[in-house]
Amino acid sequence: MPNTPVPSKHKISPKQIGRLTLYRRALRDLDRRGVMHVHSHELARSINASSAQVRRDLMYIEHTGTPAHGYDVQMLNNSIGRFLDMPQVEPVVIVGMGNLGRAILTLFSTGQVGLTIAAAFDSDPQKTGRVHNGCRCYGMDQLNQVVDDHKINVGILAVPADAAQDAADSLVRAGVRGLVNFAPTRLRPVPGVYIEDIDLTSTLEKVAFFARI
Amino acid sequence: MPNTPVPSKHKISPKQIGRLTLYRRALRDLDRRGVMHVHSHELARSINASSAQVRRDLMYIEHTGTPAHGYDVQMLNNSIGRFLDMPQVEPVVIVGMGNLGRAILTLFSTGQVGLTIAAAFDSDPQKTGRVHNGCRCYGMDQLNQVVDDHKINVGILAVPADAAQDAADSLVRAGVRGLVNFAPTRLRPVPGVYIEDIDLTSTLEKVAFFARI
DNA sequence: TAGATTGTTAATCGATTAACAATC
DNA sequence: TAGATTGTTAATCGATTAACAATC
Repeated sequence: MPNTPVPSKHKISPKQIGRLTLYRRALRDLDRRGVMHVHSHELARSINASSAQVRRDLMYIEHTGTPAHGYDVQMLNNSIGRFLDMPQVEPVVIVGMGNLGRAILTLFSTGQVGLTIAAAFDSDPQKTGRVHNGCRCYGMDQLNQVVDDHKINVGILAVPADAAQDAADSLVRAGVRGLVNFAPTRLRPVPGVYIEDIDLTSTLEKVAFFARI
Repeated sequence: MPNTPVPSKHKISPKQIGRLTLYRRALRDLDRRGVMHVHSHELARSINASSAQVRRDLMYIEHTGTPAHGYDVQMLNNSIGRFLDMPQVEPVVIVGMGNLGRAILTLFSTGQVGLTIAAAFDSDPQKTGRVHNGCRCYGMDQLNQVVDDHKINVGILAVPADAAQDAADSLVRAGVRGLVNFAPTRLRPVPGVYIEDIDLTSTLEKVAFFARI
């Protein structure tokens, strides 16, 4: 195909990474159904994107298809995996064993997520020591130890809003470099730590607004 | 202040609405602490935005401050409320009473969310008929009736991925105009229906990626 | 006043889409 | 070949930030 002037290593955006995870999900589904090849516009439709965007995203991870058959489903799945994943399954920790924390644990135990929860933490002594869904719940004083032992990069915060910043600070101090925050509060940004907020309250209010106009 | 040439009614973006919900949260906190006035840069810092953006957002909802005191906390809170909220508390429904659905119900029952869950639905007859956190669980066959009776605009999907599209279709057919989808699948877009995906799997994979680079 | 802040536009930045030669 | 698809850039679109007169 046409000329390739400069490799152009732009910084990749969270949106683009998000799309890659969605492509992969669609690819797994196609693979399960025995489909061998897929075109950019089919992948695009499955995640509500444009075909040009799919081609651009795949170009970025340097996966190529052919004008004849489009993309090989299994090969593309592997390409995305090589780009996104750690060589091994990545262990994460969760802080907060309330209703939400336990619900998230259940999602993991059903195997829908490509990561595994190595340990849970809670400040409530009533909750520590027990095992939920095969996951032991520790006290916050054991955080450093566990994060170190399991080489944890990612922490999930499922604590109340007023406890979120402290919990986040503890995780970052222990060495965690990425956070998923379910508490309805914005965490102080820390250089080198990637934070993603899942804010149910805000999202619902947003949806309610657009449902009305 | 300077001239005002055209009112310029751009279409408002989801991001902007999202920020308004966050400003409001910060304002409530300031009000609780007895703070009367706030400057754009303080509001900005509390939600990790820029002060110019705050001023722009507030300009958009036609709330004005003064160079002397910035913005009046209570008045701004009211302005945002007038812009975002229905006159009454808005009732929503939730479909899926698994672990996640029940966890979400609990969040509402603790009063953190400015909306109220009018009813829950599940296709499993084991779950219907019961009351969880003060919320009755109906069978899917009662969806139309309940949505009609309570004039429901918004539905929350907390069902497995393979049931999400059907549940969404049912909600839309019943008259719902906004959806919050927790299932790890992208729903087919429907004109006039606003859909927001809360995709834990995708988010976690994204965070894991950025935690590593 | 001097210094800080607001309302508002222009400039900038980044992401998406349109377009098209190369390819099968 | 003719028609469809890919890889790739240019054009477009939209959102954010910089800048500054007006104001207190």
